Amino acid sequence: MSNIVNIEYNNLLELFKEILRQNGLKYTKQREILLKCLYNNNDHFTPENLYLHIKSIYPELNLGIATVYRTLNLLEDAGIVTSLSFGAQGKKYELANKPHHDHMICKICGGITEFQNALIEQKQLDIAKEHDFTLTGHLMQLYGICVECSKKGNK
Amino acid sequence: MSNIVNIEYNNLLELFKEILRQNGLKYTKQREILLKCLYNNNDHFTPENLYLHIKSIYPELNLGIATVYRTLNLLEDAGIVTSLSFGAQGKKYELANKPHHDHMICKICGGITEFQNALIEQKQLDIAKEHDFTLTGHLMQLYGICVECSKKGNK
DNA sequence: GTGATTGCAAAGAGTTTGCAAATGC
DNA sequence: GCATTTGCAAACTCTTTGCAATCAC
Repeated sequence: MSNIVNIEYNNLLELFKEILRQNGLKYTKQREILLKCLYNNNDHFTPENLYLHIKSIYPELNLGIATVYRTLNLLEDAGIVTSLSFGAQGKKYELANKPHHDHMICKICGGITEFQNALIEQKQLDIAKEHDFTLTGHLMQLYGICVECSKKGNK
Repeated sequence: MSNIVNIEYNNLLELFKEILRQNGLKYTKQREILLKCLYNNNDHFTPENLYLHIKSIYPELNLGIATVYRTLNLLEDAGIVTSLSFGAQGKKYELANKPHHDHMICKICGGITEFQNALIEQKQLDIAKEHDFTLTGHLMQLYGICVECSKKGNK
């Protein structure tokens, strides 16, 4: 457990508290724990995943699923988390301040693999420049079938 | 109205019929009209959009929304249409056989510029291979400010 | 103390499914 | 003729909302 990690978490927490303060909102146990769980589990959560995870670790909190949805929407508006869409199967959330990466999404199990590629990033800049387009962000997702699902057989 | 367009449509229709035949499925009025509407409207449809659109043009068909969902799933499995996800807000569908392209989306005017880049496409294949991921599709969108909006001033 | 937040349950939105009647092959 | 498909309505999944009690400031 490094100090660096804790310093990063404290920065994130301060940012969150500051945003709450500026909007006349309150810092509650539920919001605190939700952010902490997102931070400690470097993963992509569905709202239900997160709800069950927190219920199992903090049963005394008596958390409601509606609070998870409300807090995730709040965090997304604040730019602290980002979401990935899965049609009617909902969304998955992750912290927004992670180093930049893109996603490979398995159509069968819904699993997400992260990747990073400097060449593609560079090429995006080139393309934007060619079109005199001022680039501010991008979204790239690859869809297919992950190793595990491929092994399980071709149905 | 060029013949080329009609030939392309007929090819698509034959492909669809062939897939139906090979799977012991039937070629119905509903399936025919749904494919035709997707083809004639070079656009991204939600299932409901498509349902309302067809109801207004072919009221005598007495189409049910369930048939739209069932047919879109069928067409997606067959690789004839592809979908984009919008969380619990559902999906949008478009024909899969359009020439491949990605999108640059202006945050100010909402304008879309299409582009294509073989190097990025190749790199995506490489990345998938590195992870033993069976690639079936991808989504890439660049966000920023287009030339026109840049010229109009920096707000 | 006052207004924001919570858990709960009910309501909404989007999609799928069971079923009897209709249809394609 | 028989299996597939259809429209309808009900069921299902994911998310949001109304409300009274609770809590942060």
